[in-house]
Amino acid sequence: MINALRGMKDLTFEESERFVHIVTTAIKVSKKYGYSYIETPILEETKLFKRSVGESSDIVGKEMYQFMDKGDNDVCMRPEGTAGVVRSFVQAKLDRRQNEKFKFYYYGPMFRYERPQKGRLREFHQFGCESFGEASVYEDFTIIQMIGDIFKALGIGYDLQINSLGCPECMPPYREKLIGFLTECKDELCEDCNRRIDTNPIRVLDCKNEKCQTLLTNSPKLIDNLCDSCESDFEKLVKLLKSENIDYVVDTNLVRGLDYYSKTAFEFVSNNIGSQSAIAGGGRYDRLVEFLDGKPTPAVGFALGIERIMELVQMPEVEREGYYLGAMEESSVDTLFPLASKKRATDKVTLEYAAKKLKAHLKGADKVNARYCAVIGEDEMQNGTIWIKDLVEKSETTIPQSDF
RNA sequence: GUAGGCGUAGUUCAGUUGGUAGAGCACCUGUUUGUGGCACAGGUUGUCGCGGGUUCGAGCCCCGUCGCCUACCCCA
Repeated sequence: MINALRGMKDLTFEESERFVHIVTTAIKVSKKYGYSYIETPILEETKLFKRSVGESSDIVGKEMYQFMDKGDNDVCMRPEGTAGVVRSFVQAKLDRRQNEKFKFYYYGPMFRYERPQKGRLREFHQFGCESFGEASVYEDFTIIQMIGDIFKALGIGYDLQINSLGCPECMPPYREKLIGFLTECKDELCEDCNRRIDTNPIRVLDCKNEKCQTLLTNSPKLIDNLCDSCESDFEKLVKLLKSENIDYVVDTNLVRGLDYYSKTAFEFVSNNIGSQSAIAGGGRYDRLVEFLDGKPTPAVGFALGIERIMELVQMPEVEREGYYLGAMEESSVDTLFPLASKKRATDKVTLEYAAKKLKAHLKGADKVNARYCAVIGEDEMQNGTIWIKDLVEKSETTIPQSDF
C-alpha cells in the first residue's frame, strides 16, 4: 500500500467540507473589502524566498522543499504566499502604476520540511490577503478588522496580539541597543539565544525559555524606541482598535518570523489547538516590493492557517436535501433514468441502479441524507406513477411520472 | 535534529502471571414478502505494523526496524 508522504494529509467528508467552508467564508469577507483573486505558481525560483523571507529565517535555512529541476534551475516549493504575490506584482509592473491601489487574496498549499505535529504539516494551506499602495495605518487596522470579520463569520474565538517592528529609521539603532543589552547578559541566555544574537537578535525576544524571558523583562523595548512616524501610527492603530471595540494585547516580544515585516505586526492566537497556536498573522512590509526589484510600494498583508482553523470551526448542521430514486424491479430502472436526468436540472439526485426492496431504498435514502425517497415498484410501473416519501414530514404521495 | 507515547477488525479500543483473537460502533440479513431512523435476533470483517530471537507455545517477553501522534525548535 502506498501512503501519503509524511506531514501531508488527505481531506474527505466532513473535513474537506470544513476546509471549503473556511475558504469560501474568507473569500466572501475579503471581497467585501475589495480584494480580488490572485493565483501564483507553487514552484518558484529559490532566490525569491532567500531575498524575501530572509536567509536568517529557519524557513529558508532548513525547511524548504528545494531542488534542481531538469533544466538545472534552483527551484523551491513556496513555503509561504506573500513572496510569490509580490513577485507577480512587480513582474506585472503594477509597481509603476503609482497612486493606484491593488488588493489581492489567495489561498493554496504551502510547503515546509518540518517535523510534523499538531497544527503543523509539511503541506499546509493558507488563505491570505495582500494590499499594495496604501501607506495609511487605517489600512493596517482594516486588515485586522477583516480577519476579525472572517473569524466572526466562522464563529471562532481568538486573542489578538499587536506590536510595532519599527522602520529603517528606528529599527537599526534599536537593534544595536538590544545587541548591547544581550551581550551583557550573554552568559545567562540559552544556547539558541546566543546564536540568535548574531543571526537575528530580535528573535531572542520571543524565546520560549523561561530563564531567558525573565532576563528579558528589563531589555530595551522597541515600542519605547520608535521614531515619531512609527509611534504615531502605532498610537493611531491602538486608538482605532479601541474605538471599534476590538480587544487586543500589546505584545512587545511579538516578532514576525519572516524578515520582510516592518511597523505593524499582529498575530491571532487560539489557546485550544495545542502548542501551534497562531491561527493568523501578518503586518506591514513596506520594503519588500523594493527588495524584489520594484519601485518602493507600501504594503500590508496577512495569512491564516486553514488546518489550524479547521480544529476550531463548528460546521452548521447539514439538512436533508434532494431526491433518492430507486426501483424495486430490475425492469423499472430504465424508467427511472430519464426522471433522474430531468430532476437534476433543479435538485440534487441520487439514483440507485440496483433493484431493492422498499425498506432497503428508504435506508439508502437515509444514507445519502436525501429529503425525498422516490420509488417505482410493481404498482407504479403498471400505472405510470412514482411513489414519493418526504422523509422529514413523513408524508407520502403517488404522482404520474410525467409530473415528477 | 532531540525527547516521550502509541501501532490488534472498516473505525474506536480491550486483551490478566505467555495457553484456541475480543467488545462497542459501522456494515449485511431477518423479525416486517411495499414503509427509513428505534428495538430485538443473527451474520461478515484480522499479515495483532514488519523482521528476527527466547519458548512446547508469543498480541503479550527480548533485539532490530518502519510508521503515526505529542512536545522542544520554528511558524500560519
